[in-house]
Amino acid sequence: MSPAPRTKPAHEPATAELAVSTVIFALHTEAGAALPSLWLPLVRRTREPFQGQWALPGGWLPVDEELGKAAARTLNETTGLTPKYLEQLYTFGALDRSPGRRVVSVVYWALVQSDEAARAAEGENVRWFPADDLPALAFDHNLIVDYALWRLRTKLEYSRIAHAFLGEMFTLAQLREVHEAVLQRPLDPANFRRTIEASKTVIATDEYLAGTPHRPPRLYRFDSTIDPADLGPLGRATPGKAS
Amino acid sequence: MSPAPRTKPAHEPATAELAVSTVIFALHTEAGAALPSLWLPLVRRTREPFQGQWALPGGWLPVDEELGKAAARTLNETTGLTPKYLEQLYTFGALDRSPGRRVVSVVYWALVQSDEAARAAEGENVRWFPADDLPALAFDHNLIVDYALWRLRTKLEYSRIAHAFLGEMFTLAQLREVHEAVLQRPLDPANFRRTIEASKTVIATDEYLAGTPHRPPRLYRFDSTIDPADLGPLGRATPGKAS
DNA sequence: CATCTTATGGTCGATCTGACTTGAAGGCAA
DNA sequence: TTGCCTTCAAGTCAGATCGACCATAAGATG
Repeated sequence: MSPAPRTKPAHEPATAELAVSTVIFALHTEAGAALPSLWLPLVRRTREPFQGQWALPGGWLPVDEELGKAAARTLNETTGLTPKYLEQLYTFGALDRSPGRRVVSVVYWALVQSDEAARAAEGENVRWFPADDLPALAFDHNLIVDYALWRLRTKLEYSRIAHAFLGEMFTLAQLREVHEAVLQRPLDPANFRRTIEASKTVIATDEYLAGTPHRPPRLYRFDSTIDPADLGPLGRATPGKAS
Repeated sequence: MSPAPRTKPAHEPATAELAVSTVIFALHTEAGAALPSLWLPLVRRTREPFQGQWALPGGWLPVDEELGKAAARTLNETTGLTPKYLEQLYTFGALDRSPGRRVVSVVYWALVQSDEAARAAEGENVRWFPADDLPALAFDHNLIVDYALWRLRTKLEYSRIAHAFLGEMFTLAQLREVHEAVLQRPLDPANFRRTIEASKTVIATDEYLAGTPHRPPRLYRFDSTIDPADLGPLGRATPGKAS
């Protein structure tokens, strides 16, 4: 599902080939836009099949590398990013998803902090796209992104993953903005505050954000004793978990 | 992750090997037990590693077979079962999960109807176990079952998968019994009725179950226009979906 | 027919949610 | 300096939801 196959078999391989890819989300405020929205980095394919088209970052799975590690490594090699959150999404293995060969892709999804995403290199072969308005991608990657988007939006409501878009300290307005951007609808500030406080996932500090043209908002931090992901039995010491 | 590797490499393979396994759940009422509980069929390994230990049904992935099809086929070959529900669970790929080689397993989970499970063959090398009280299994299969159990219990609350344990027509008491068995706690009959009716997932027929020693309960059927799984974009025409 | 059991429908109060109001606390402009 | 503007933060209120519980219905059984 990516740039370079380890070997180039002249004949049909006797077994499926295993690749790892990652859907990476970051929030980005477009110039002129009021709200931030979800963007993701794609890499341009430099060889057949789908040469020249955009695709998810990824690569073949080395025999001696964990799945999550391979996802983190390949996405870092191509985009320079280091995600704050990384979770397995789904494994895609349809027979016809790669012309002429059988490739099974274990796909991860990742969230990166906004400022980290801003630092990320854009180049000839790496570019950010708005998640809701993508071109036709290589392979079945449009479907994969759709599914990742759906998972992100669904999971945001019952877990703490919004954390991954923010830094160490943040205001409730910033946290609300993350939710609004992902869910694509405005949330009542007062009700949002009440909900978050009831969830006990954030801790109020006694610091305030200064320099605003209005009343300074209190800064919060996340309660790090709470598992952000809600993976059940996989949440603890486990395989498949990113480094 | 299963009986027979296609080839027996004398040296370390150049790439990870791909297997498919399935966690199969059925409800079974133990003799003397009041409530039914979750059981699952395991197969005894007939060769190393873990020879003699119990493991999930599965097998190597053929190059020319869809993931879900391979799961359905291998579980049918070993247990004779045909599940009513089959969904991808997770892909396990830790380096040390199979001694001496790298195996990545795409694991599915399945639900079978109670009467189908009753017909299923038990034999020397296939036996049913209570899901909450398993022996030490081969590989990382205990972890896999734990995760599948967690997913089943979590998903039951927001989807319609309880359907898969029942036949075409059923009473609300039978549906409630499924929920009670999976969640392992009693549910108030009146409140359960109210919740189910509000969800609009079942359709009342004008037939009643006769022969009970009390007031005959009305029979219901599921609204087949509703997707039972809630898979988002993967819910429609998709890869990875079972046959 | 009296009694037993589950089915089915309804009440009551606690809790949750969304819409909205009110006062607080800064910066900013006249 | 003094209002005014904005957002912060706390509170109110009505409708929806949910669990605990009560009451009646409708069959079987002896």
